[in-house]
Amino acid sequence: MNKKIPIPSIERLCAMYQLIELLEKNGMEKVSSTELGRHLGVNANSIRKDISYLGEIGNCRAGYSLRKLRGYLIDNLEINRKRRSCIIGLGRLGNAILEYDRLFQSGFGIVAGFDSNINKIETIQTNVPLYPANEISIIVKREKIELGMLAVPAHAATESAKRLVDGGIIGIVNFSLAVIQPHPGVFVRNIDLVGELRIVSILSMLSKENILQT
Amino acid sequence: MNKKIPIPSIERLCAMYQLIELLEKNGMEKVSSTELGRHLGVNANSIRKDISYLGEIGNCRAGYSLRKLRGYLIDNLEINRKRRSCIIGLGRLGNAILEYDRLFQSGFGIVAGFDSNINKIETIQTNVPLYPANEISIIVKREKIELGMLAVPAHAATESAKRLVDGGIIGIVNFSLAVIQPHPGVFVRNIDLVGELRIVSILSMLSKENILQT
DNA sequence: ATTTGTGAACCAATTCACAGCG
DNA sequence: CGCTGTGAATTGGTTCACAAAT
Repeated sequence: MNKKIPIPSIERLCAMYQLIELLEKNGMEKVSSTELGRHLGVNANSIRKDISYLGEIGNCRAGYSLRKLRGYLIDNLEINRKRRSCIIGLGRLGNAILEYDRLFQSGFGIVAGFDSNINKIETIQTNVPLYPANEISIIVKREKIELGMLAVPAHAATESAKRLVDGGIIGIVNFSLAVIQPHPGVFVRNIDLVGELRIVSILSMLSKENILQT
Repeated sequence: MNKKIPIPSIERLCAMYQLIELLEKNGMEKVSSTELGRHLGVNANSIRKDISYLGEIGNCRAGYSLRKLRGYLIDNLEINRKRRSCIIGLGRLGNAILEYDRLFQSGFGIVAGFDSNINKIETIQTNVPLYPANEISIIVKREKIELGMLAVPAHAATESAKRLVDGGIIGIVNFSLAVIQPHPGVFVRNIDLVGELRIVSILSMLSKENILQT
């Protein structure tokens, strides 16, 4: 790895990894930067630049070998590294995530679920062990859980995040409205459906008025 | 509105709107750029720049009036504009979204659900009318639906997106793995939980090796 | 005395354009 | 030739720093 990688490149490389798996499943062996770009909605220059952060791979005549490309992503980014995850909040969203099998297939299997409502812990049918929310720190530590998904109401998010951090988590995907205060060594990604709908809606409005950057 | 607004600014302004509602609910009336920045994990300069795209608002002594600030967001971005939405795919995630009441509170109420499995349409208990997937275009047009949420398996996503576009949708939030091909006037935002976990995981790894940009 | 609003300066990321290689 | 890899140029976004306002 020659240079520091910008975060947008990492995001694109993750999307590319997904795509590579799909193309390989379809029996393809080679792919050009142009093709990758078309699939990902990114221009070919960016694709090549992103890949170049991983070192030289391509065959100048025939494009990239999918197998090699995937190999580079694995070697450089440990992109398929398994990490144990947990879910905090077992409402509708939390339950949907709990049963989301792609997590296991991708190596991010959920090994614990938490909720402050003891009732839920006792009634939900699942193979994943469930615990009360006040045990988050202990269990995260004991079970060597590295990633947490937060699907709790906003008012509970800060406290839950704190417990995850105390337990030594390295990353949080936050579905709640609350903003998780930054903590060194803990990376947070926020997902907010309503926010996304607002953004799309505003982009549409602005594009019509032609006051949109880009 | 004086200038073109960068997309990252729009994203931050949406988060800010969320925060403003919360602060007002807590009885606050004024807020400074520093405070907003601290809550949102953004530096105060960015906050002021973002707000400045909406025109001059602040009182130099006392910061921003929350009421006025919200007003400007509404006037300039129509950030609280109501838009009818629909959900495609009524699996676990689709069902969780179907019952997500914040959508209604935020003005993005779901007015139709779709699934290719007729069984689901007949058995799911909900107030929202459900239709078979092949009626997407017709219903979107008839019900004047502007936003679509895609929660279908990857192999069905392209076809579903096409139907939404045919129906005249203006925005799609895509939870599936498939990449929705861009279409003029249709804005797409992708949400991929596994992708987010991968990103967090890679960021953590790279930060330790110090080969991360920023 | 603070806190905004904003041009200017800086930094990051994307795009260009072309050399190099099979 | 076609396609990659990459410095250079460009664009875009963030941060700085200070004038203006009260």
